[in-house]
Amino acid sequence: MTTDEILDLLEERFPNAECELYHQNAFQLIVAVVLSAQTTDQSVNRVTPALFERYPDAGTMAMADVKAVEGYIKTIGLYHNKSRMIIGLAQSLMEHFQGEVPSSMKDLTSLSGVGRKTANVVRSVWFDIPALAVDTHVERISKRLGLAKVQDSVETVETKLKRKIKRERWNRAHHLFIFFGRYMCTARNPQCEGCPFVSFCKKDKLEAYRKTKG
DNA sequence: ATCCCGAGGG
DNA sequence: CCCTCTGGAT
Repeated sequence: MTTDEILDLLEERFPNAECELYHQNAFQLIVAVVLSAQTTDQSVNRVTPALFERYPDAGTMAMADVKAVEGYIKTIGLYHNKSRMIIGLAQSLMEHFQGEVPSSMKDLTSLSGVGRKTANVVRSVWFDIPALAVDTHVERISKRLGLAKVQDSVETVETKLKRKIKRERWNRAHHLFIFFGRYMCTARNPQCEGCPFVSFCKKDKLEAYRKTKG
């Protein structure tokens, strides 16, 4: 099956696949993505409305107290690091970018708490720049579908996906893989009945590899 | 017990 | 490469 055929099938099943993180501007999006590390979007969306009401932009967040921010995000895990990260993020936005979220990969990854994955999400979702953010879902789906090898690093997965998927489909592919991974091809109990990819799925191979600790 | 749209540091 | 940070859902 070609990658275009895979994407067409996913498009049929998940026509509404899109960013599910609550946000009303670029600053709120980048903060929400930073907060989403090792946490479900649902958990993030439970805390961000109150957080963004108190700190709606980089200017207010830059002056926030670490403990006060922790109080808003306590329930999403990694809260101490995340609190310091998003305040530092707001401070460097004020210091180097006039409070605006930049769009280049180099500028984005220079920000506190913003790695390659977060930068790719912001470029794709907010700036509509072709990007392929490889998170836990995209990595798992890519390996189960055989688009990457089980031992590949996330960087290698990104490189292979960009080579196999045409550029104009990168942004859709990202969200289609995430929705497929979140609602059907889940990590623990995937719904394999009715899945159009079972005939070539590498799920068992991936699990066997993970048990040998990769 | 394992996973969730990771990043930073060693 | 490795480890740590962390609570909630399943």
